[in-house]
Amino acid sequence: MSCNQAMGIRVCSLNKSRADLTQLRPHPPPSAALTHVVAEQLTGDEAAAWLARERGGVGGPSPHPAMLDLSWLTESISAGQPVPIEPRHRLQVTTTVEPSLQVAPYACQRRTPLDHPHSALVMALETLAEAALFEGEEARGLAFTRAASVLRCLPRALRGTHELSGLPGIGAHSHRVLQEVLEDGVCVEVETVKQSERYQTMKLFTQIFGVGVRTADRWYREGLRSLGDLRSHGTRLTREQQAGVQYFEDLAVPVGQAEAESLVCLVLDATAHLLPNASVTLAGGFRRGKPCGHDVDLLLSHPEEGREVGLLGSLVAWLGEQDLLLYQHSSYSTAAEASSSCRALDRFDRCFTILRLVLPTAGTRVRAWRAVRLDLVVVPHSQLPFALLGWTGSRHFERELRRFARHEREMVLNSHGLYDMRQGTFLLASSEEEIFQHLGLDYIPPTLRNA
DNA sequence: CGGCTTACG
DNA sequence: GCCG
DNA sequence: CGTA
Repeated sequence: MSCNQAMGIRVCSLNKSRADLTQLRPHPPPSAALTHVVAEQLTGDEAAAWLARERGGVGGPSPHPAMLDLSWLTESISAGQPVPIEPRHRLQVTTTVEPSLQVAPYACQRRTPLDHPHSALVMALETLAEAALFEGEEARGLAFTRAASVLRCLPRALRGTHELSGLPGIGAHSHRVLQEVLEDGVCVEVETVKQSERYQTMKLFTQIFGVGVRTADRWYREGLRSLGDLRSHGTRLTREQQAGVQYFEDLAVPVGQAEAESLVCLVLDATAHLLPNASVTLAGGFRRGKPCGHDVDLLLSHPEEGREVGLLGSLVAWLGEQDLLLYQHSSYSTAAEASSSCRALDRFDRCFTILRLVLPTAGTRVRAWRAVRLDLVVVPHSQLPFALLGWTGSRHFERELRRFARHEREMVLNSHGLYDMRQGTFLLASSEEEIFQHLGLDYIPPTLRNA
């Protein structure tokens, strides 16, 4: 493999000197600006298969590079500059799959918008994913999640089950489910799951803030079935779960964009006094363009590295003094305690809270406020792009990014940085775009990360 | 047949 | 459950 | 164990 860059073009040449195609890995990764692929000892189909793996298929975000044989390169070298591409230079590629149905294997290689034409199919597969997780079968759950995510990125509606062949992540089981939904409108297995007491109860319990699959399962085995059971049977609850049960109805109401904005303003207002020039960035689903969400994620930082330390403690203390803090993890929750010993929170860089959101004053209401979930994350300026990438999601997009980094690039990605295991160094970035470049991925904007 | 994101509270 |  |  060799890559060279000249006059706005970028050429990548492939040969089979190593055993197999999967070993053909550029070092460093190819940039998104790859314009020409020259195959040396490969057939056109082999080169196309490599490109599909590397770049995310023909359905990837950027224009396809030209697929050429060695004659173009030798002629260009003789000429001292790239020669115009003629038909005789092009590789013979027997393309059988229509471009709009070609899908890259990793979700982070794909553009996944919020809206798509397969909501019924996606819902069916995601129900099975959820049900698998409820039974402790995380890997099966992941497989159904991957299958659903593939359908989310298809730009047009499937015309039949024959078009499923070739899509990654969709095997025999998912195929059967999709076939039933396409032909009958429903899938028996999915409907059975949805009807079951087990699924309904696990869904209810795991929706409670502070309750995961393991706790929900334990309660189910103890015979508990409803919120009333939890409230009346004297079930032992953590502080977190007490808050989750107490505010369950409020937290079940989706947070709207206007409410998210008002929380940004609230936090911005507070930080302006606590730490001038601090930044507040809306992340999570709202940054991906979702009209509503179950919580609001905010990143806090400051342009001068180090000035952000202690901000989480003072902000939480301020929220407490304003009597806006209904729950926070740290046990010091009274205003006096928080303001005096906010040192306890200084060691933390994340805080999952429940806030009293004051509602617009429209006439006489029973209450003038509503409980909402707010996640606060304090980030050193140098890590901000990594935190932004990590906290924008979706959850599945994050998993796929990190899996891609490790297995395709020998790098480790988290919300603090990107480690190159080959070089033994941390790669710097001043924007999300630069992180995608480090990973050799086409940039996917936040609104297309709804995998 | 092994692997399935990677942290923090 | 699906992939490599 | 929980959270993202």
